[in-house]
Amino acid sequence: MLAAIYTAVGELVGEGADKISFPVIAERAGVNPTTLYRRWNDVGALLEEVAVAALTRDGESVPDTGSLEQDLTEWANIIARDITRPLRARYLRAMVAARLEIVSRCLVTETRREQASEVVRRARERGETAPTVSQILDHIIAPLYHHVVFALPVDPGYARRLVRDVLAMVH
Amino acid sequence: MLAAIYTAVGELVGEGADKISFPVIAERAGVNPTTLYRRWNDVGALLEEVAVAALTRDGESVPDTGSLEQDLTEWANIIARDITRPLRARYLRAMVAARLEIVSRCLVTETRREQASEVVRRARERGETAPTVSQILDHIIAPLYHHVVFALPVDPGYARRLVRDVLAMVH
DNA sequence: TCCGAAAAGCAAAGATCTTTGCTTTGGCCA
DNA sequence: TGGCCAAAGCAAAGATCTTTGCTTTTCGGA
Repeated sequence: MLAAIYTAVGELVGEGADKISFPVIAERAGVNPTTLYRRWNDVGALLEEVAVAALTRDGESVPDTGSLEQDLTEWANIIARDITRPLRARYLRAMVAARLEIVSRCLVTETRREQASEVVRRARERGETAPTVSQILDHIIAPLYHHVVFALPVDPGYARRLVRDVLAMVH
Repeated sequence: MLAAIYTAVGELVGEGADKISFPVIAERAGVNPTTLYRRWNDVGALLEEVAVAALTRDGESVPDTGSLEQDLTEWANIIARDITRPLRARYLRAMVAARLEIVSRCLVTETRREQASEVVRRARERGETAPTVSQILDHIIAPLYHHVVFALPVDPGYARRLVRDVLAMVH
């Protein structure tokens, strides 16, 4: 039931469908439109719910190469490859489009924060000087997401450049 | 005619209207819905057009205080204050929501790039070591826009912190 | 097993959107 | 002035969405 709905939304977003409405989703999911109208206030709410579910699936493991620079670079590249995929990019845009007011929690950011903490923690244990978690979020994660959301091109060297900039801050 | 339409869209976006459709815009603007259907493919296209017009109105002058750090800080604060206004934030989100594929040009970014160039140019003329324009875009502008688009809180010290981080890169 | 509440389906009515052909208006230039 | 053309208006038909009351199903707990 719920799974069918999520799948339907995922397919529609993936196809870049121009009109994603409750009736359309319901038909694809094989459920009654009324069900959707009753459970979600509007399509945006459902969209965000599915987007968050898709974007926070933590199948990603944080690299552990023994070097902070390499960990960050690989991690940033994994993220870049992930969120530049058309489906993910559309999810991100659909998600922010549904934002109406300042949010107190952002699951995506929280996930990244935990991952960054892990990288930093390991680096410090090795005795490396590392940037703060906030610096990583502001200067690696934020620019990456910014580029994706604004549909600006993200070339392969971009993530590496961001990492080098951040490391330059603490040297 | 066009002005009335733009104004209507601006008002609706400003009010956070939940449903912004051609008929609704037309009524507010005092024009016939058919006119809108004929001129724009969909509401998103019109929305983006108005958003870009609103977001690139260059009424902003770039600070010239004689110090790079101060120029950057004031400039970043001006931007932060500007784009965190609810209307502007909604415009930004509406704009990115309308993005369907990688764009070759982004007026907002181009405007910021020019402003950053101006600040950097003046700093270098004074003999100060300055970050690159790209560094400023990636590490000051991008995080600010990222926060606004994702509806994350932007506190007053945030812009200042970003500036300090960027300056730390080149010292 | 039976009951009851919550969730899902159904159907119909009403609202809203979207398209279309045709008419009207408003400049622009010969 | 008159005619032309693009743009805007109008109205009607059809599609799509949204709401609502009611029925049916589902799924525990008694």
